[in-house]
Amino acid sequence: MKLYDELKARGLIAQVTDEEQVSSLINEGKAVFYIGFDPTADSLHVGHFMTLCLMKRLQMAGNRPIALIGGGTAMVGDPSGRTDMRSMMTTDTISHNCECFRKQMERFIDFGEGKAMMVNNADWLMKLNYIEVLRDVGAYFSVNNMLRADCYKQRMEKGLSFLEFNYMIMQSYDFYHLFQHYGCNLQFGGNDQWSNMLGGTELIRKKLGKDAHVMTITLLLNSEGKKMGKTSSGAVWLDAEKTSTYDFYQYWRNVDDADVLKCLRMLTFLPLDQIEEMDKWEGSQLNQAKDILAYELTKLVHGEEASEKAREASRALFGAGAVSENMPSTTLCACDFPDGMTICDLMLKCGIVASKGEARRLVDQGGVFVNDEKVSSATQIFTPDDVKKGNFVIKKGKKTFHKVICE
RNA sequence: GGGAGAAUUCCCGAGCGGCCAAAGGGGGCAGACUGUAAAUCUGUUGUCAGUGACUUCGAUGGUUCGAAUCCAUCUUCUCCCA
Repeated sequence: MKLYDELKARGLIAQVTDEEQVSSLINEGKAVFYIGFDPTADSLHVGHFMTLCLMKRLQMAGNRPIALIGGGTAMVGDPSGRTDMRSMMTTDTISHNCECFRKQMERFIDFGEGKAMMVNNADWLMKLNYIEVLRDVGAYFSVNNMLRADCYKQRMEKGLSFLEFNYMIMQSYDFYHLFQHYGCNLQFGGNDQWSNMLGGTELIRKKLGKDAHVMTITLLLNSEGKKMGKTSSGAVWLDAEKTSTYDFYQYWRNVDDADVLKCLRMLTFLPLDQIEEMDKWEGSQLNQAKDILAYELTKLVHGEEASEKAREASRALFGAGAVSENMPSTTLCACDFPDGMTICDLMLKCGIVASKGEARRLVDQGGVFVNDEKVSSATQIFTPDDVKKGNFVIKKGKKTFHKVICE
């Protein structure tokens, strides 16, 4: 199966400007393509992961990726998909984030000589002169058309600042710049970027009379139509400091039945026929598929060893109730609580509840266990000796486990 | 430039000067049921301390015994006219 067909079969492709040209370009490994990442946080998240995988797939087929870090565009802020303005970031945060992105990407993509490159659009965007840009670039954009673009339409009610309105122009300029300097003829991005990306092809056509292409990736939505990779406490990050490998594993282990196969297709590198085989699974058998999904993804992001550990920890906890080395844990010093502390304090200390009140509620509702024994009173005290006695595992609800170690 | 209005807790959204930690919904969390799924039902959802105290209604001052509620100034946003 050719690369393009495989991407299609995996459900990754949302829209393309010219299917014939794009498919032959990437199938033959002739594409020089770019994907932009705006450094809005200090870690990449699951959404980026998908595009990174795509980058890798294309690289393996001989195409040349350009990872563009949006140090310049982040100064403006992309209004797409947002109902309000992003808070403006300081230059310091932006450059810090750029650095974090760079490190994470290097783990996925081979940036060796001639294989791939990484650029930062701050390098050219920051030097632009306002009047020049207006004349050279602005003249080619129709405000009428821009306003028709979906990403701006959504903002017509809530208001849109001129700053953000320019985002499309900046992004278009990026493509134009890369096209000229690196022969970049293709741009990929999330489907929400479609109109921004088309701006670039238009600009290249109007200014240079040449064709460039755009392909968007289906956004990873769950069966309810919401973006995946988000939890109530925020995004699922690729940085193990921000989302532990165990939590990362558990996120995928817990996806909806309805979403497992889609995730396997879109996110893993497993061969398609193997995935189709799993499509036949039903009912509780799907749990196996979830296990595979969680394992594969954790492996891709955090490496095989970490993934094994996360899987072990999870199996131990949910299976036999045994204690694993690898579950999240907190180490306390006996001197911190010589006389012991209440279960509420303990939980707070471990960071599994936000306040004592929450802990109290949980205990009252019967949702807290210590070593599989229900904690009946919020005032129950645990001493360093209790903790030292052996494995000390606090279970909050059904899925949150936390080990306490005392030294 | 002129005029009108808005800002409430994670989100949306009620809220006569005391009975307001603030209706209702969404979301979250927990319990029951399950397959670490979904759906459903129940409870819960500011913080700390067990009938109480403390901090919260865009910001800062003021009126008042008492302010989310009234007044002034400011900030941000929306709408209308030019």
